Amino acid sequence: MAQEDIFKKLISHCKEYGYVFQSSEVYDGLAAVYDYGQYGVELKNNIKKYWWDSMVLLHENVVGLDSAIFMHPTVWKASGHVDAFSDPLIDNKDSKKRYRADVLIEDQRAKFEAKIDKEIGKARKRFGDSFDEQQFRETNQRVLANQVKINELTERFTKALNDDDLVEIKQIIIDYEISCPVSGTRNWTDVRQFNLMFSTEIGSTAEGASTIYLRPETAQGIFVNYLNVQKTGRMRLPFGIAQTGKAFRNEIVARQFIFRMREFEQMEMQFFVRPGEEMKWFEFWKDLRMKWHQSLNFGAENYKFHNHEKLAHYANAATDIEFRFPFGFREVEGIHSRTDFDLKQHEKFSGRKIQYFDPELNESYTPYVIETSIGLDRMFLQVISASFDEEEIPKENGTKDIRTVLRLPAFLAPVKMAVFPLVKKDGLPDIARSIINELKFDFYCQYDEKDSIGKRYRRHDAIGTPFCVTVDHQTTEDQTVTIRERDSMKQERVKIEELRSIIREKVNFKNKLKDLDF
RNA sequence: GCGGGAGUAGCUCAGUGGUAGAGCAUCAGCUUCCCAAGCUGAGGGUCGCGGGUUCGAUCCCCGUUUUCCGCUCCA
Repeated sequence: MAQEDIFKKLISHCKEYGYVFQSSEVYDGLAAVYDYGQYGVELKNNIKKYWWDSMVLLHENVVGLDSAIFMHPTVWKASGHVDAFSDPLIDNKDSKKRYRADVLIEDQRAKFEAKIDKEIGKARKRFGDSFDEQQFRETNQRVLANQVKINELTERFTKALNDDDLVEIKQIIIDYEISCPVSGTRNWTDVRQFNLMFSTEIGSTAEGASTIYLRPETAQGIFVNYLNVQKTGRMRLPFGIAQTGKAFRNEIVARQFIFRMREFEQMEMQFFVRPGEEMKWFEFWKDLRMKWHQSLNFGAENYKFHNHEKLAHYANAATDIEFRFPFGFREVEGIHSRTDFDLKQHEKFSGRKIQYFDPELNESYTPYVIETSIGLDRMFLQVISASFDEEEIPKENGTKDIRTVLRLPAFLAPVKMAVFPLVKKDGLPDIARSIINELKFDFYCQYDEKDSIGKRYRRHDAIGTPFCVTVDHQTTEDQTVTIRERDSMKQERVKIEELRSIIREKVNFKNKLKDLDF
């Protein structure tokens, strides 16, 4: 089956079985926003817990944090998001290329300057040593004409930028006959401002209000709390701060189901290290994070590192862990060496000293930072797309049967155990209910007595329940039940009193990570 | 944002210029069954939304929105 078809089936399956719904669907939906349904929220929470426990519980030098989504506006000036996230963009309709409108205009200005330089170059050749560039610039007609154009252009452009006048910016592009470098045409769309940050107002009255942003990343909440955590937690380098939380980006093109959403959840850890040791720790986390992904047993061949050739301004090393989604290898997690850029910026903008006193070296310095940043929603998509399977089962009459099954790792599955009475009489439902009442404090259990037993198994296959327990007539005699494993469909007869320990053992993630020397 | 495909019941889809159908799913009852699709019955859709053409539009036209793919973009 084509990958595209698999993806479509997966999306349908997510909706049909209560994993993911489109946001505000009754109102036709809201683009690139999704809601997690009754099973989706369980899976998502389980993934989050798996990450949290792997980072915080298993590393004594990593602690948690939950910073607010609202932050002081200066945070985003310091981080560079305010400047870097708001470019006026324009498209050429013929070449379909997108440009920053300000860059197009700057290029045009550079062309005028190049013309002047050409004139000056020619004149210098002509006049030799006696050439006076200053005088030439002031008197030559062609140079002056171009200089006027430059001045006019600069003036208009500056004014338009200051006024946020996008219509004027487009008019400048039209007036100066700026054409697309690729198609050569001047068939432009309107200029649009794309600020990737959502903004809103804080304060009860309009006058006293000030613009604040919904955070476009969670990392800054950690950086501005670095000193608080380091001092109150008596943390010594190297140490990390982990946090999960929502982030918001007004993406121009947000697509591919929950892969790129406007509201999404990140799971991040910022690891503070001594300057000069960052590469060692970069390698350490790179390795460990890959192990974590592979602990899910989705196949090592479905993961790869993608090293960044072009680094962001704050980074001196960066790699992505990519997973093979139905639409190809895509980033799930980024491991970045962010240097001391962020802490230094906050030091600069806040005027506060944000450093670490190293008792071993007996000196203060700004720590370097290794970041591991993973998209929870992408992780969700990874888990569910790797688990989705349509298995062919040969039937006794020779035909084939399709079994739709989510092969979720047991410790991530929403429902851990379903309990069925084989028939709904002879007291079997009561026994099934009592088993659930006993175990519902330990894990999510569900009861089902509707339809044939086979149908009930299949229903739970479709939502990924790893274990189905069936109460039959033998149960009334010897207190045993059958436990049926989702993937193998094999059944085993066990004592009711053993159920808790059997399932507990199988839904514990400890065994996954112990083998990995995590 | 550009180009292309799609939008009819919870899901997958059929259908016609005269106000809608199937399979699965759901619910109730029968059946009492260890791997879906046995029997009987029921509920559920202003055919994505708005406008136009028409006596009449789910169907034709225009717009819009959502979604998938490609390009583009992506701290």
